[in-house]
Amino acid sequence: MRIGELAAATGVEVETIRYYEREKLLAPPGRQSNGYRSYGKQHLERLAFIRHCRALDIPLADVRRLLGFLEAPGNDCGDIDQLIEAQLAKVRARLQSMQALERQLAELRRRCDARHVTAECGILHELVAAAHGEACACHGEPQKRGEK
Amino acid sequence: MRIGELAAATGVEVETIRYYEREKLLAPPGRQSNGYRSYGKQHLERLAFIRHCRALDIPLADVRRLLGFLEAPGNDCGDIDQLIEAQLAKVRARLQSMQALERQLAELRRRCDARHVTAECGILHELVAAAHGEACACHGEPQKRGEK
DNA sequence: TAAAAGCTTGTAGCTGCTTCAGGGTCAAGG
DNA sequence: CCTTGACCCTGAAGCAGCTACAAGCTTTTA
Repeated sequence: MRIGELAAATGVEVETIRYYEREKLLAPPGRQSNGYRSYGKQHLERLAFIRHCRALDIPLADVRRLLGFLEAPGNDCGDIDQLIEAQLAKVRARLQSMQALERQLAELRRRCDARHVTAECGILHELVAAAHGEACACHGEPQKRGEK
Repeated sequence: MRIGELAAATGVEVETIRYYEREKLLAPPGRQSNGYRSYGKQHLERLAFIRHCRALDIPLADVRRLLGFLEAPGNDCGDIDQLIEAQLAKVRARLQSMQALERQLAELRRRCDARHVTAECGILHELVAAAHGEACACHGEPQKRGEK
């Protein structure tokens, strides 16, 4: 299987596959006599696994760890459990702040009722006022995203 | 006001302030005789405005546009309206996929009931199975994030 | 007086890709 | 036989939005 075929089979772009190889997430494939990469079934499965993890928004570093667990059975399962738990917590935290964000934006939009000049735009006024420190859900919370 | 004071006043890191200046989001401040940056009230307000927009996850390019609107009153308010509308749509889309993600992870976690070796880890099994194409909410949807 | 804190500039690093430049390989059509 | 086009190769740079150096100033504090 050449790289383009693997790409078509998994829906992953060719460049991304090469990137994963560089990052040592995907084992280096065999090579044909002309230098083209040659993949087997195990590559396809591994790539699908990686993409599934990525769909769960698991960072590549953690995917690497999971792949390590796959490689070495007999390890403590608690580590995996913890990894997923942490990921869930991260997602939930982001979900929360995104919901707050949605409310904010919806409220902001409500302010604009077809006035015509920006000088009178409720949205802009609101943004300025909020920046001035009036009651506002965004300000005050220490960090919203990239919450470490 | 020196840069450190502005940073303390707004909760924005010093490096970030200098970055905004480089990116022309913040007007170049005056300088003291020793070369230190010297900020006034208008800088503080502008910075607060930027941070407020960022808290709403509005990209810097759009913040730049909003700042332009602030500068030039008399423009059509519809543009602002549209910008916020688009932002709201973006946030809602991400919210949706994040909710799906949360369900997935919660389900995944449920699989792990204190077994001890990774070889028998329900989570890992599940991830592998899902990657194989069994029924799975993550796969099948074209794109989850960076949905263009 | 000396260390610590704060400022300056410029540059590189982070994540997870994506894109580009500059080539080689191969099958089909004229 | 030659060209066109699709595919492949490597290596490097670019994206957002910061963050973190390095190397050298000034100012404040002990």
